[in-house]
Amino acid sequence: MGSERRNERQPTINDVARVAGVSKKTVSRVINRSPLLKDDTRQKVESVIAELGYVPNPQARALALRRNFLLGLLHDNPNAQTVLNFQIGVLDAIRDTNFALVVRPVNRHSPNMLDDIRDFLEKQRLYGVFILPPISENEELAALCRELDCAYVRMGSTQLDSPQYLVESNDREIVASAVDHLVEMGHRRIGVIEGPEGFRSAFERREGFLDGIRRHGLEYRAEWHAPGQYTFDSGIEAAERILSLPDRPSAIFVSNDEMAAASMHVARNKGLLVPDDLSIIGFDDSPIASHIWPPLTTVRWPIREMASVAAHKLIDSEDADQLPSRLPSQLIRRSSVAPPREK
Amino acid sequence: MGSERRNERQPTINDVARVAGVSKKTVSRVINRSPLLKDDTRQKVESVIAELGYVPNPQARALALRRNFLLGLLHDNPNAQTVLNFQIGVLDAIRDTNFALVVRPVNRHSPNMLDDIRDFLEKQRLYGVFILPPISENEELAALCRELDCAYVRMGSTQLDSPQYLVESNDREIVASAVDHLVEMGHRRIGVIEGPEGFRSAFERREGFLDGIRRHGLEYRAEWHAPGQYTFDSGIEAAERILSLPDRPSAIFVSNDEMAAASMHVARNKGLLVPDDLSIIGFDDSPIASHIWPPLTTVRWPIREMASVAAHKLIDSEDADQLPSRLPSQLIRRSSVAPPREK
DNA sequence: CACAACTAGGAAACCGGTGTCATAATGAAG
DNA sequence: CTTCATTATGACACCGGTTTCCTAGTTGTG
Repeated sequence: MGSERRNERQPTINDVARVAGVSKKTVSRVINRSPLLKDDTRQKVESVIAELGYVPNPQARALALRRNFLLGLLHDNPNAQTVLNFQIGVLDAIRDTNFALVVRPVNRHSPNMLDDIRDFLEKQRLYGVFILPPISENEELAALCRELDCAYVRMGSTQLDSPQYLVESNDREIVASAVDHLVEMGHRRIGVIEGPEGFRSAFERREGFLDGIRRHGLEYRAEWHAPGQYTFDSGIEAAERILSLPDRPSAIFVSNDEMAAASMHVARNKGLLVPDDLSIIGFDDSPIASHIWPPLTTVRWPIREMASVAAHKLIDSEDADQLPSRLPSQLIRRSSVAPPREK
Repeated sequence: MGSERRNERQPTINDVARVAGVSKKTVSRVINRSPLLKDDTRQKVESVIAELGYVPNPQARALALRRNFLLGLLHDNPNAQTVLNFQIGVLDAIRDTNFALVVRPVNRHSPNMLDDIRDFLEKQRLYGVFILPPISENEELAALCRELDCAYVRMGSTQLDSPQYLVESNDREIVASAVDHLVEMGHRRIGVIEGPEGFRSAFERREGFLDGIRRHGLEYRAEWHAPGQYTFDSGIEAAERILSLPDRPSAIFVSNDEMAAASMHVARNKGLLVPDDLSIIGFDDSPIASHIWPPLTTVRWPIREMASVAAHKLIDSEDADQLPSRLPSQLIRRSSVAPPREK
């Protein structure tokens, strides 16, 4: 509740039509930029619109056009910064349109998730939805969108769908080039902390790591691989395992920043200096990456750009296939990588 | 785009009415739980609704009722986790309603912010908006909402508005009790890193700190106060200043977690052990608080509960004044506080 | 000048619900 | 069996736009 409801109601299209001395259809044509209007008619109507402060009622338009101007964001994302950046990216794309962004956090562990989403989509009749990882990997969800005739774009996971329904990044290549970076710095003994089984992103990152290892002919050592769950605690455990090895690696690639921060902590506890004794590369460029010491070298998804592209795919669906579907990530070089210390 | 548009259109209220052999008004009564219906009529209509899978069109309802079912979230918040938790809290409150949450990140440093918001509110005709700090302190914005006849609730800053338009926490008391906690642990020499001038939250936290100092008769030392900007870097600077003092405090209260993390880093660089040589209490319980070592004792806003209450204030505005406007924060005790080491 | 061909603009129906008010059905009282 | 009050239901206008289709006006052509 902001205030008492105003007495003077908002002007409607009829008011504009009456004042301008035209029919409401003509006003509608002005609003929708119909090319069939004479210039002086258009200008007359436009000046009346400005004078009355008329704003078209989106509900009425939505009703008449049989579609509304709402884009939905479905996510169950552990990384708040990513979600928020995504929202900002979408907003950049829709700022001067009539679209608005509706958010719907969901819980992928709930058995009702699909029913919840079905209910949401049926009620809101969204123009389209964005689906963020990890639920973007859920095929039932994509099928639900198709069934309910709701446009969708899935984010982040490779080759999940045809390009018009997908915006992804190049996880695999960028991780391989992160390995390149370590090799250029002189590292030959490189370990990895992986993401959880069953996550496409974890799979891509591991494959990228292996690509990097292979193309430099580096030694593959099973004990330098540790599984993680993308959580700080699991990172502690994984790093403990790798760094306790008598013959530990001089650098590790860690599949997300939280686990990288955990690794840094473990290293310090073991008296290892980062980056001198251990170089670390993370993934995500989450805020923690720049709030630990030394600041973490990491991979940044172009999440805002991806969001904007995804928004255009939903809105301008005719040229959806001409928009890029894959946007390159970037290696952010900070201070957690250095040449290995002579042994 | 998700799929080809389906040929069979969604059933409308007319379809339901025809199949059930009643008027559409009767169907409308069923949907709106009118008490004037005979039970068998209601059941007949309900079974037809279920059979056809009918879902009322929210745009049509919005048009007829002259209000839509969209709540807006206006924010320019540096803390992604807070914003996301707020979204989740709102969702908890609106899950079984027809409401949806529309987000609108804004930029408080942009000269166009108010115009942007005006445009947004006029276009979307929201049922109401949530305004998060720090822009909740902007009086022009509140005035704009009133002018546009848009319900609003301002979050977080004390006594900004009358209770029906406000949900806040007890920053001042909780900070004072954080000082209590330090005193109970044996600290008598306590410093503070403050938030930026002009932020109501920074003011409240400082006052709470001073309350705590005063009620225990502790020494007030100007050099143990350092200003910060709520950023990691400003925290580094402030902590450097305080911890370089020959006669430094044994504990500090830091007005947010980012600066607390920075302080921890500075302490370590100076060879100070946390918590043995220096106890630290932060504020926000942002993710970083549990991702640094030692985990940070900090203050947690009940942000999800606040969001739910705020949502109810917007939706059930008749009982808005019976809802609480102030929800208590909580001191989360982790490992960054210990008794001071004997000197 | 007569007759297309094309253009600009309007009338009325429609999108899918809800509000108002009239009326039919029901039940109680006389 | 009326009569009246009460309840349950329906007819119709309306919310504020868009679409369809039609008409009047304008221009070009032989």
